[in-house]
Amino acid sequence: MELKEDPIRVLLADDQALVRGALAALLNLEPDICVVAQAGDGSEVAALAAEHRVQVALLDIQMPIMDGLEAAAILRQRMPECKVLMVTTFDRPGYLRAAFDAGASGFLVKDTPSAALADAVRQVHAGGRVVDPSLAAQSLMGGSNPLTEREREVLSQAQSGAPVAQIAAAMHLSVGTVRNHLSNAIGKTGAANRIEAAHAAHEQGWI
Amino acid sequence: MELKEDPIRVLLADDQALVRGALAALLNLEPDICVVAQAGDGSEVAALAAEHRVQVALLDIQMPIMDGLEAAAILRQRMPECKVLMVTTFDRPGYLRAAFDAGASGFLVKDTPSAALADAVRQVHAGGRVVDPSLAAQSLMGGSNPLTEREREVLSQAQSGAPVAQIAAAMHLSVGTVRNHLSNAIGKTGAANRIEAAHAAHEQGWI
DNA sequence: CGTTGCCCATGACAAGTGTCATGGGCAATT
DNA sequence: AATTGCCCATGACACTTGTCATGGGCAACG
Repeated sequence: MELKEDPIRVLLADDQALVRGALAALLNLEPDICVVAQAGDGSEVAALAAEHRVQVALLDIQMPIMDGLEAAAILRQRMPECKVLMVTTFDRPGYLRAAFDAGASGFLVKDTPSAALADAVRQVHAGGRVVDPSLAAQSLMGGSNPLTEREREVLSQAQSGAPVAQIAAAMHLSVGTVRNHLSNAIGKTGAANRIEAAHAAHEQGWI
Repeated sequence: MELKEDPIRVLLADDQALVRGALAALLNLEPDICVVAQAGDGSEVAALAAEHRVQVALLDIQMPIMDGLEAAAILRQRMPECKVLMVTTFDRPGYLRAAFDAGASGFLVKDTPSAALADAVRQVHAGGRVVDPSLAAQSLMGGSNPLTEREREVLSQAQSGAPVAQIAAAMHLSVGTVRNHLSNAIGKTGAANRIEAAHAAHEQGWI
């Protein structure tokens, strides 16, 4: 079925060492796939990928210092021949668009069956695209991010409970302006509060 | 090194199918460990454990319908000889106490090296206790949950952005009482807002 | 060039929020 | 029997928050 070729050279990036190691074990069971490098943060992937001549990079989105989206963008810029397969815990519609904007070839959520992972790697390596079907539909429905940049900034500050005065100081704005941005964001998300709005934006992957 | 015994019979419970499968692959690499059952939710574990005569149950805390803590309590009640090893993404100090209160014999966070997992299973099976050392120290320092039950209820409602009036209606209380509980919780957590308080409580595993 | 959209800002008003003092009911502890 | 701690409640006060009307500056698009 397969030509007798060298195994696909894969890099794994996930901040949780346990699942990173487990995914490596899972993929190494496949004879045509070989995990040649692992990273615990996005800032390491570009260098590791170059060093080990990686063909497919499997990146988690949530990582502490540099997230998977940023890492993907840098990686694609330096090694356009290296494919990226994004893996994430949360099925936020906004993430899908962001992933492909960053140059990813595939997108999986972590509750897809484990048997599908190896196939996804093969498809991506062969030049194909892999998208979680349920998420794809959801993403097309939802439309794209309606929030302006300022509204996003203000919301993400409000998320952690900062009062308006503090946000205004941090952004070098007047308190009135901050409240206007917040009010706009609340309206666009259909929420009643800043905090409901922040949650809604977070769930959509807008923030 | 090991006596020639039957392999340890392990059950895996995690809501994310991908990491569940990956952990299974990792553990099945060990000759003396055998994953005999998997569950995607806590409500399934007790029945599965009984059916497959499981010796060690590896439970994630975060699961949709019934969480790992509840599942552990039920499991320990019905099969006292079955050990529980808790695995979680977040290192909230409060979780550790809750896990042992539920009858767990071990507690691991998901960013421990994957090589340590098999050893933890063996130790727990042998009747020992396994605790993430960094978390243990953190837990002893933090002390235990200072929030009363009502304060926790009120906080968890406030977390999602509900206004006081709505919380009061949901709990059949007067708005003044809700604000008192909130004010107390804010004081105890050293926060400035209800939302900061909710975050703090959440990070401590108090909520 | 005019329009449109986003940014920034101000001021004012209604509603929601955090704090405090005060007090009654109840269960567990001393 | 008295104390302590949690629950519940009320009312009042200062402060924060959400909304609205209004207006200027600026860049992009027709």
